[in-house]
Amino acid sequence: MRGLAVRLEGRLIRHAQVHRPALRWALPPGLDRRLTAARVTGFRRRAKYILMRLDGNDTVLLHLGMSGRMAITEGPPPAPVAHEHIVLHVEDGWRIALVDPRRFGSVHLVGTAAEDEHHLLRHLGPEPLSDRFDAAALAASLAGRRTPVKVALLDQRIVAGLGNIYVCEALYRARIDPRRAAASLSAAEIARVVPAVQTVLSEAIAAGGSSLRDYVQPNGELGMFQHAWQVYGREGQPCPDCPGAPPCPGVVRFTQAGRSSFACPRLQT
DNA sequence: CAAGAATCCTGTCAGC
DNA sequence: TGCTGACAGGATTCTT
Repeated sequence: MRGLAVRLEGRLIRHAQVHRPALRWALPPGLDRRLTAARVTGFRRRAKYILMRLDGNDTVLLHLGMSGRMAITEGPPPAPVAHEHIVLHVEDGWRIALVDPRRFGSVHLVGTAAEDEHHLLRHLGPEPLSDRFDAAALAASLAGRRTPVKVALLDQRIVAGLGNIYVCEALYRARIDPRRAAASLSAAEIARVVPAVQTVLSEAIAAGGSSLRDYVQPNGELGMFQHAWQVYGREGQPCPDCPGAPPCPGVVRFTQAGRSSFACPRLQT
């Protein structure tokens, strides 16, 4: 969102092209006409949704899904890019394309005054970096739930914006086994989860932010946060926090709700 | 109601 | 080199 805001806030979209009728869901009819000649008045984020406000009281609700990205270039890209579904030509010559090979992303239009009433946003839980996400709120949301705590933290109604990587990393930092039933966590354990989530997200945002500085590079560099993973994607490797002797038994991987989980079998109990 | 499975789609990588 | 299957940062909808 910040990368888009730098190039779009206050600018006029000279021309917009929509190359596909649908991503995950049908795109709004006439989206290209609505975006063409629109001025972007501001940005906001809610959970994993980017909200781009246009003059005329419409807000574009954008989700990048699993494979979506915004390709930002000064003028046309040096070589054709596959899976460019929406292209915005900004008045100052910059070009912003929604690229999403798997097409799990989505775009909706919603009245600016009713953003949070949209069906995709209405049931979202608290923002994890806000003070509405605290141990008391999380305890209330986990109470009575027999689902694994990993699955509960992925539920956007409990806390909004955590994905698979960050849940794995947060539960490692909180020293909690992802397979534990949500309701089985003690108050002390829940009190560890909250700062673990916030630390992981803050570090990831800071590391991802470093990629925003070179987003103009034609090769589309990734963020840096993948180098900070302590358990995710590290099956069989020693975790970083186990004491040296005896050595860490190694990060284990297992499936929960169809997603890969990673954990240290010694530290996470 | 809750929980798990299936689903949408393409790209990448490991193994043969 | 080419084929196959597993798997991938998500979230809804269907089934059990």
